Amino acid sequence: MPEGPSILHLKHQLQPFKGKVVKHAGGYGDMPTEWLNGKKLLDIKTWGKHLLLIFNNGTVRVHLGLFGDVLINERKKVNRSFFLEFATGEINGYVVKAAKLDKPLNEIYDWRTDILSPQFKKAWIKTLLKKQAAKTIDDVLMDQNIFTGVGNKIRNEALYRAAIHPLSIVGKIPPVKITRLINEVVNYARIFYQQLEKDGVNDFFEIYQQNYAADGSEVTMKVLPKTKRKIFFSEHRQQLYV
DNA sequence: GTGAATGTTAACAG
DNA sequence: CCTGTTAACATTCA
Repeated sequence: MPEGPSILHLKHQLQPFKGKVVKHAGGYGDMPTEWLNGKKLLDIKTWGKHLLLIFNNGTVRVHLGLFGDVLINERKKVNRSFFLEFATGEINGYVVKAAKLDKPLNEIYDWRTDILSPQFKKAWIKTLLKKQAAKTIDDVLMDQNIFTGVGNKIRNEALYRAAIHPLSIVGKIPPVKITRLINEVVNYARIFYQQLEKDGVNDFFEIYQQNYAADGSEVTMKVLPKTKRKIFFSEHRQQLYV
């Protein structure tokens, strides 16, 4: 379920619980949950793929990983890894990882890198990219401290739309194309989010898991050696900078 | 039954 | 100690 837009969508769906008091918190996860009982959910924020549930005595960071799911007022047969039950309604996390954060959020998170935050700052990303000149762009796009919220779908779609080959070396890509890439990342993340809000699904791909790209060119699929993740690209359209 | 999938991190090897 | 690779995750879908 999770890439940045999915988490933002989840935050939107959880709005009815804002200001409500937790009757009972629990789950089989490592995090203790007693400190949540009787507490009011003050606010809900996101930082990329992190869902942040804010209370006056701490914040719960929920991460969905690859298999995680959060259901609202619904349950599955399997046990919940983390849940919050309210007087009316409940939030049920399956295979999610919850952790308690005690420090002020501004000391932990920098929203300038969050591709879906109003505080997202293109110029700051360009500054960060200078230190990544020797790496390949596909790796850097998945770095959550630089492109916070980008997942494999957004990575593939943004590279295709910006016409950059995924194995290009960051330092060799012309600045104009880097700018275009950052724009496409944000642009596709918004498409992703709007589709979720409208239909509840995200299936609008120009290249990801396609045989032919939107422009009709043939798609090449490659499994990355380190991460074992799949990248999809068009040799015809995407320029390789090495 | 099998394989693959939107992710991260602990554990391990070298 | 640093760096890279693997396994694991109370899953789910085709």
